[in-house]
Formats: sequence, C-alpha cells, structure tokens
Amino acid sequence: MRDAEQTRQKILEISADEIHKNGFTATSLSCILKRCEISKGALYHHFSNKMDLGYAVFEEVYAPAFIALWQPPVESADPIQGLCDFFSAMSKEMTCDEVVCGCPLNNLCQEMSGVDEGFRIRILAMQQQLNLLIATNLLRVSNELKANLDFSQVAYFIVSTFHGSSSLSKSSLNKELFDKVIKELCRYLQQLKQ
Amino acid sequence: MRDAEQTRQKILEISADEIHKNGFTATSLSCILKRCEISKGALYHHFSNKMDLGYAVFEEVYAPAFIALWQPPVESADPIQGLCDFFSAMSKEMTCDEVVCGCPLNNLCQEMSGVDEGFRIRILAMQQQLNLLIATNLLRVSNELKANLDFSQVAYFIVSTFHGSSSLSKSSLNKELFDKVIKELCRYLQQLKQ
DNA sequence: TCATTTACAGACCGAGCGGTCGGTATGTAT
DNA sequence: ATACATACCGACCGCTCGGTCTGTAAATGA
Repeated sequence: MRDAEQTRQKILEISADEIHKNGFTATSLSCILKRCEISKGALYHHFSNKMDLGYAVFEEVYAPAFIALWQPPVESADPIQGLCDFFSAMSKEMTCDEVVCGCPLNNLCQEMSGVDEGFRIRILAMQQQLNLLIATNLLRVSNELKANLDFSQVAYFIVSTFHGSSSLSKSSLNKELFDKVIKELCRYLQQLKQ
Repeated sequence: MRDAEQTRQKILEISADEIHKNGFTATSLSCILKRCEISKGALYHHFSNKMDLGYAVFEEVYAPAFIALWQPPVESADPIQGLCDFFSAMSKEMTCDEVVCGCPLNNLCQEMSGVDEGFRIRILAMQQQLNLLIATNLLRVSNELKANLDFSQVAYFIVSTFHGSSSLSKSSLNKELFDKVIKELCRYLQQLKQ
C-alpha cells in the first residue's frame, strides 16, 4: 500500500497552491488531480467532498502559515519597528507575482465569506486572533506610544491597509503601488510613537 | 415593439446588482433573465456575450457611480475634512448589508483582475483616475498640510485602507470593524494637517 | 401594402463541474 | 491460506453553465 499520509499531504499542499492562485470555486478537482497525479477515487478517499478539502487546506495550511507569518514581528521587543521591518521586507523581497496573488486568507475572505458559513467562521476566528495578537502587543509597549490610542482599532486599521494594498496591486500587475502603501503605512506606524 | 433601450437599461441595472452581490463569475445569465423577465434571446440581442455585458455594466454603471461617489468629498474646499465627513457618513448611514457587500469596483478587482485583461485595464484606469483626483486635490491645499508628503502615496494609502476595511466586514457580518477602521482613518487624515 | 429590419422568444447544444460507485491492488491480522 | 480493511482507480451520472440557432411578431420605410 502507498503511504496514505503522504498522499493526503500532497493533495493538501497542491490544493493550497491552486486555491491561492485561482480561488476556491475556480479551482477544479480535475486540475488538482492532474497535478497530484492521482485519481478522483484517491481524493475522495481522503476528503468527503470539495468543501471538506477546502476546510482542511484552511486549517492545516493557511491558518498555521498566517500565524507563523505575523507572530514574530508583532511579538518582537518593539512591535512598531517589528511591523515596519516586516512590511518593508515584503516590499523588498516578495516577487511581483507574490504581491499580486495576495494573502490566501484575505482572498478567501473576499470570495467565500458571503457564500459559505464554514469558511466565514474560520476566517473570522483567524482575523480576531490576529487582531488580539497585535492589540495586546501594542498594549505591552503602550508607554512608548501616544496616549488615548484604541489598540484594537489601530490593529484593524493596520491589517485593513495591508490587505487593501494587495488589492491595488492586482489591477496594476506590479509592486509599485504596494510599495507606496507600505511606505505610508510605515510612516503611520512610526507616528504612533510619542 | 417594446422599448429596446428600456430593456437594455433594465438588463444593465439588474446585472449590476447581481454582479455586485455575487461577483461576475458566480452570477448566472439564467438568474438575470429571471429577474428581468426576459428571454435569453433578448439578452443576446443586446449583448454579444457575458463578458460584453460585464464590460457594459462596468462602464455604464460602476464607473460613473464610482466617480460620482468620490468626486464631491475630494473636490470640496477642504478635502481632508471632506473625506472625513464622507467616511463618517458611510459609517453612520450605510446598512450592514451595504458595508458587507463592499465597493463593486474593488470586488471586481479582486475577482477578475487576474482572470481577464479587459476587466483589469478598466479597473486600473478607474483606480488611477481616483488616485489622481485625490492627489491633485491634496496638492491644492498642500499649504495646510505637513511638509514632505507624497500625495500620490497618501492617496493610495487612503483608498487601500478603505477597501481593506470592507474585506474585514465580510467575515464578521457587521459594521463594527468597519466603523473602527474608519475612525482610525479619520484620525490619520486629520493628522496630515500641520 | 408589403418587404425588410428590429426586438425579442425559447428549444437546444456541448463542455465542464462536483460527486458516485463498482472494481482492484496492497497491506495486515488470524 | 484466508479474510478483511485500507488505498486507490476511472467510468459514469446529473446538473448547470454560457452560447447558438431557428422561429415569430411588431415596427418601419418604400
């Protein structure tokens, strides 16, 4: 018998890539099957339907990667500087394709939140987790920041801007606009310090 | 013979609504036909195919509405205050459904930019037009603003944040997060003044 | 008045989708 | 050796989609 777990992981990995590039609905099973070099029977042995596969991709690929991405900069000694460096590094190191493709979680949010409750609640949970992560770490260094800041509000603002900027790049097909927004976001962040 | 132009306008109007709510791909012609109470023949008499209909909706409904929405606040005597009032009014007056549904143009940007060049260039043109509109009007009152501001950069930042905030609302299904981001956006705008 | 064009109506088509199902090959426990 | 469970195969199904094609009735110009 072939390694079942390895097959499952391969399906998950390739599906994550396809869904990231094309969205959930536009990703066809036949396309996944081709890239995985497996049959439809194999896929339906591991997942009960397309939704089930989508949820698995979300929970086992997107969600962990999302946290692993944001946690280090936010939990660094100086979260403001950490976030600035984080965003600047993206501007510098990400390819144009990566910028245009955007955050898988945000893409799914736009596409699936209004269509499927299962996706919606999963996405919401991650957004709240990120907001809490940022807000608590701003609170941690609140003595270095301006007075009367609503940290949750600031956190939502930062993430909104970041995700909004990738939308901008999708139509222009280059990083330039993304870079501009990131620059201004860093200026905003630094200005939070008193 | 029935009024052909009226039929065309009805198709355009209902299609715009459906595409706004469901996206372009997920909107089926059969659904449009039902709501319009017309036949497939009627639709294909006025539009050569679905894409053609989509472009017409964009150019004749979305694009004019987009400009009509942003122009007044940006061209007001004080564009900073104009934008603040504009955003605040949205927070106050828009229904939850409207917030969650988001900007038709931004939705199409996310969905179609990577899939269809025709949509991409049309969306890009509108984004650039809006950016120019905001940037030139900030330049107009630059003597009241902080020094060394890159107005195009600031304009892209504002729009990014605004569009990003609606994405946030889609998963939470309420206006609260949208309101928070708008509040912080207004705080940012005011802070641009010297 | 009559031919022609315009403005529809709706039956029909092929492609592609997610999903099912009977079968097969490969492991393991008895 | 037998029995059974697991892992996988791929033909097939129902359905919906965008799109086409033929037919028809109302408007219009000569």
